[in-house]
Amino acid sequence: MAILKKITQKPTTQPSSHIPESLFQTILEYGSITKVKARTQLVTCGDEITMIPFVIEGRIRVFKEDEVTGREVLIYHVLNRQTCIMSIISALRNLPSKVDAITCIDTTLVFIPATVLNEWIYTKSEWKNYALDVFMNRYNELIESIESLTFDNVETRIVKLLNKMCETAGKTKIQITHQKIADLLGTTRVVVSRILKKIENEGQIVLDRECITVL
Amino acid sequence: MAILKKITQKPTTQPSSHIPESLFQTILEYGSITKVKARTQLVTCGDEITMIPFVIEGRIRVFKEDEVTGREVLIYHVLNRQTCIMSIISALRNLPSKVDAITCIDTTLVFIPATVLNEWIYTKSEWKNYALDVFMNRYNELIESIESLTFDNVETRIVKLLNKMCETAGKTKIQITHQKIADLLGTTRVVVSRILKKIENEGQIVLDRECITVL
DNA sequence: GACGTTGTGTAACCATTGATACACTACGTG
DNA sequence: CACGTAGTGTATCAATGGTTACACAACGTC
Repeated sequence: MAILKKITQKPTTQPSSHIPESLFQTILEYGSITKVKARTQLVTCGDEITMIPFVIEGRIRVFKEDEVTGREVLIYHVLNRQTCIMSIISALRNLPSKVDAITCIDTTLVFIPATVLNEWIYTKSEWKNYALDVFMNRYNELIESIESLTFDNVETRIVKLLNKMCETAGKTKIQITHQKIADLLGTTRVVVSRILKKIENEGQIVLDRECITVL
Repeated sequence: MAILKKITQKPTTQPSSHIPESLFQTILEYGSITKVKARTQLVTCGDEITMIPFVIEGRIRVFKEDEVTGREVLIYHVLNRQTCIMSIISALRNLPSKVDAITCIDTTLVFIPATVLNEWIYTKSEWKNYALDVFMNRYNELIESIESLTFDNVETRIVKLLNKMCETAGKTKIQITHQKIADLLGTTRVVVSRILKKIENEGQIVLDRECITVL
């Protein structure tokens, strides 16, 4: 796999944990399967959370939006067989959501009422272990985000993002717009375009409409 | 309580959870009390974690350091009757520490072997609940940090910090150096001095050696 | 093909932040 | 008091990043 030269260090976080098979079966038995179109807003900051989503197939982007500038920053993605930890926290604590959530692509998911999941987590040992597991993974992810936000400039963060996307996708050609990259990193489209062009001029990537190829 | 005018919004995070009395007693019975001087490095990035600290009285600063520039950024403080979530994660996962930890002041604490705590968490319901509770609080804290790092400029972050410190201390006179503020926020001393002076000129604070008074 | 929409390139400008350098003050210790 | 150290003030310069504005290309739709 091609890795942009600039970044030698490999990310240390393992991929966020999938739900164990037995628990997954419970979910399928209990909840009904829902199909949601791409770009559906599932949660808006301030919402009460009454249902916890489990993704069967698809992708949810959980992010923070700045009211003033409209800029966004990614908190995490919920991928196949994962759940959204912020929903669980909001539900268990009875707090309104602090984040927004939106489907990136067409997504199939199962909703479990928060009250039910709450009971599972506090009475069933394997659910509690699963919750702990998810928390630990997500916490580690956030620590890395904090580190990168504090010490890395935008160029470094873009390069890290591209490398990560290549790794996740298993290929070096990524389909994404500059605006989406800006939304993941908390910056603006112009800044992203400028930096991508610079990296292209250095011969490390090739740019095309909605497409970045890492060399 | 005086609040610097610039920031109208109140922080939304509740203080991180203290350990329940019954669990605290277990700790006191099990572990031996250790006294540690101020500015003792308890954990260095890369360390294996074999003992989990519980603070009886004092304060531990958990932070990330950038190897290149030497700049630091606060992850969280461990206060009275709290424990260090990163230690627990590292221990449960068998991963080396990603962070540094140092005592801010003379601190009394109890160390519990990670293996023991691990067993408690995975076999005893109230320990598991406590762990979940701690995770949720700390996770919410980190989300706020991410938001602030992404959208706030350094001045805003300094003001928020000052307000928070006033609130915690219950007074408007804070004893701290500019370098320490820089270390909490991930920036440098010169930047902090410059911005503090600006806020002083605006008549919102008064500066003195190792002392900031919020008006 | 005309049109609107989306995505990109780029210039110009400015505010913020970081780096370096140096002066000066307060403080503790011998 | 002489000295070293820690804390602060400040100037200067460079790099980075955010804003605005505008041009143009690719794409879909009528």
